[in-house]
Amino acid sequence: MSGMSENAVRKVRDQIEDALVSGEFAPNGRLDEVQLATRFGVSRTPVREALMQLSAIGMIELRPRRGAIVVAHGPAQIYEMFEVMAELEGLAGAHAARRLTDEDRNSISKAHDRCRAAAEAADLDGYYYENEAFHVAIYAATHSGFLAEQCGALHRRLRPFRRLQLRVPNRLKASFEEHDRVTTAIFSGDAEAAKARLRAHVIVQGDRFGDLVAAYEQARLRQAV
Amino acid sequence: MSGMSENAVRKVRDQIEDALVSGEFAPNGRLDEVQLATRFGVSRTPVREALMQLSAIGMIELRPRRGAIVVAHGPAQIYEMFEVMAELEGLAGAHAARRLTDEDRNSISKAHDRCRAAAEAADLDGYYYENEAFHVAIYAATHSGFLAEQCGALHRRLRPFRRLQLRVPNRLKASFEEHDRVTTAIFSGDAEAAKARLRAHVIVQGDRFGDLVAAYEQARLRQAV
DNA sequence: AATCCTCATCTTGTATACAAGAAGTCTGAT
DNA sequence: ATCAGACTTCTTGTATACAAGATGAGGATT
Repeated sequence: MSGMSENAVRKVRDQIEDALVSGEFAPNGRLDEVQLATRFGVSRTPVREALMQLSAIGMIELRPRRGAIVVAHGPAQIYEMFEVMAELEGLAGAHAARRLTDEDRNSISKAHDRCRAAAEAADLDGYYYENEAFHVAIYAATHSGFLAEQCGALHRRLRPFRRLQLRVPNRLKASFEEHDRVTTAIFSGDAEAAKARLRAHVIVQGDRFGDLVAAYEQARLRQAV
Repeated sequence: MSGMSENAVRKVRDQIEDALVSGEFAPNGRLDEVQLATRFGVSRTPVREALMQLSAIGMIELRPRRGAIVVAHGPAQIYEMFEVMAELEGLAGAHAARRLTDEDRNSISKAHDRCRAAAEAADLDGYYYENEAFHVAIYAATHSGFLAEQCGALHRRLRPFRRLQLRVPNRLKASFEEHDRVTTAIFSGDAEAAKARLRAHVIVQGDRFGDLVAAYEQARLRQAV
């Protein structure tokens, strides 16, 4: 059965990614090609392609002749990732504030409203999703295709950890309030303020860092069973 | 002939990359898999893997069922890329200034000296190479594996354009003088200065932008023949 | 004559076969 | 009994075979 529907490799990649995010594939664990192939009902070829894509994203490590292993991110690595993300998001915010069009304002505003609804309903999964849309709307407002692309890639890479962050008590409400300040800054055209607000929103500092590490460890322990 | 030496795909990838950088494969041109396979004396499999890696880096576009085409970067796209690079390099410089160890200082200093030698000898290719080493030394000095990785990836992606930049008259000497200011700032532990110097060094603004666009167009025209 | 449909060919996407390196195991020697 | 070396097996890396979508040409119809 060849050329089944359109892209088997994408499907395999997404499924592996989900398994990684959900923690089914534990850090430092080996990923066997034939095992994955039989599991997803495809041959080794698309599996290998998917693994290479995941390796390019940095979710797994591909050692030559040694196979693929799930990379283990310690607290320091997680902090580093959010630090870089904060820098890029800050740049995106500054650009968005300067280059905002009516459409941009509209889409950001809509996404912000949906975040508000999810936050008030204490809908964790809903907020997780709408939060992504909010940030993507800001990326689009930069009118820099490359910056938007880079931000999107990093955003995606940090997805599993962001999901953890939201589990911290009261983080959801605090996140929305930060969104509000970000939106205000961007809409007022204040590039410097937008940059600062977004950096502060994204970076994981002080208490938030400890909270995230704790949530991460807890998730790992839960998985270890 | 299978499993020849160690990694055929890497060799193929580098060769395709070289052909892209040198302009042999013109923008918007199609890359035929079997053609590349016969040219490099391998099968289609490693060629496909190499193409996917290049697609992940952004050097080519892989349209489903339509093959690979060389992406065409306009002046605006090039500017956007250097803008993002400048932001990340600035962050790297700030970290390097704060976290510099004796080894870091040594490796940066050594790389800087080699840049000086190449600049004084007006050795374009030599400077091109040593310049990379200089920047990589700074990435290492950040002691942030993720930031270093991101900077390295972007640096690599911008390689072809940086090569063009150096062709601009006097750019080599100016570049070295900027390196000198960057080095001073980092060695003095002044994070803010290091960030500013590196941003200024990397970003392509004003005259330099025009120069780069001109060099780029010239290279494209030369290739069109 | 122009346009649309069909068919042939070309190219990509997937599967399978094959070869070589790596890791673990078993045996023999000290 | 322990350690070292060779062998076996397992897994990755590469090649080739096969299938399906896409493109282009040619013919038929309006």
